Amino acid sequence: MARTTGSDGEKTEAAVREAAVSLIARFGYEAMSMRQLAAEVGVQAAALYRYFPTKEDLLFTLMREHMEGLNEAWIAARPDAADPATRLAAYVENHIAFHIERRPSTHVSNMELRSLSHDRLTQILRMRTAYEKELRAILRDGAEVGAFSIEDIGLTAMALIQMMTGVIVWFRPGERLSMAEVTATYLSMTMRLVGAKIETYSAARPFGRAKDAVAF
Amino acid sequence: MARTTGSDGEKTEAAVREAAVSLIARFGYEAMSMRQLAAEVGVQAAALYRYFPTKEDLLFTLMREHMEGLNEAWIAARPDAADPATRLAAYVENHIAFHIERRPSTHVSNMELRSLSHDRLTQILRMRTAYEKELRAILRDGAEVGAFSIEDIGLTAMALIQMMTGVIVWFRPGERLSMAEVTATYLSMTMRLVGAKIETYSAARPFGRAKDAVAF
DNA sequence: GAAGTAATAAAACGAACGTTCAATTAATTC
DNA sequence: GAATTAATTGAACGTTCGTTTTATTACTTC
Repeated sequence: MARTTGSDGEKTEAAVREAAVSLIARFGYEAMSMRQLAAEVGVQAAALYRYFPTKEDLLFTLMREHMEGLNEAWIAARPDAADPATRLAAYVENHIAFHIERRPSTHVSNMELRSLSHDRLTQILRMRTAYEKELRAILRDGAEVGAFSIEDIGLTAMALIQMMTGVIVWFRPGERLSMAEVTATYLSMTMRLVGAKIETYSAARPFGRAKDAVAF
Repeated sequence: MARTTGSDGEKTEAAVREAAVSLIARFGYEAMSMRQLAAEVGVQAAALYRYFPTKEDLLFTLMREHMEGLNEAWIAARPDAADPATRLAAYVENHIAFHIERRPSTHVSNMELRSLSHDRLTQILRMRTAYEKELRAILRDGAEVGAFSIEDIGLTAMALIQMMTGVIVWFRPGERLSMAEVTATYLSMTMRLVGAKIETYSAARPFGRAKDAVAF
């Protein structure tokens, strides 16, 4: 046997990426074998090496594209001229939406960092730092103009990101809460956490508030 | 060769546990080989099987003991008759202290769940749920008596736990912030997050407040 | 000091791993 | 329709994996 009828390099590569994200998210990078991945795609293991020279190259590609997507999504959503509270609300909304939409990919990028070589780990961490820096800038601006009340910028930024990213651990679409409700509640918690003074960000929010919501 | 001079089963087993926690936290369960673990202990791989029948048994033992320790630490620290804010403060302090003290062990318990069999995963998740239930009870009590202002008990509990556990990702003893400062800031963020009305919990706090702290 | 037990080493097992190579067929180009 | 390129298979390579077996030595008991 050899080339199969209807085979297409682009489609196969896309199928490999998709299957790899799913398998690594479920079983872990080390636990996923190239043969298992190939079987999921419907191909022999050797065929994978036409698209990715090594297993680690595959992992790195998935992670890099995830981080690029996150940064690009934020740049597209970022309201540059707005007040700190509005910018913070946009950051929270973008972060939660992106992570819920790409849960498997987020799992891969958060859990498999230790399987990267030193150089590639550095590259991914640089992209992550750039993204977090955007949040710190918002918090700093807000603290300076008195819109927020924050003890420690860096610590608050980390706490917020951990809190928001944690959504993917328990959130399942179609369960008790909708994504809009979850986002509204996280927005409310975020604003209280940073000691936001007034609800100046409300106008920018595309989501309705949960039924039992209270003012923060 | 065979039994070595000075060999002691109890000491070897303890050394195996300690080395396993360290190696799994650093490289991951799948990436750690039994030979690598044995070398770290200074023993041949076959010797490990005197203490743990399989690799997965070893992982499960580490996780179970970690979760038992977490629940026991909370039971010992829990102030039963206090008001919700004081109880919440105790929960936060215990959680952060425990996780900073046992960072490698926490990494293992949080990251390697997918390597457990279904039954054992269920056992560990049951213990985790019991621990989280304690937090939800505090939040519910506080909301009922009006000490807290919370939109969604379950969601707030998850957000708080994710936020607090995230400490182990970036905190390093001896760096910019001391553990007492970090704990004080997290306490402050927690109280604002749950909309605590007054600082009734202050008396129970063993830590000084950070220099640039502001009232929540 | 002999007998019994505890703790290990050394070697081997089959299976699975990531990866490579040569052969083969499908699609495209001229 | 011949030549070329794209896509894949099937088989194999050497290595490493978790685990088992057997033998050997250290310690304990009497």
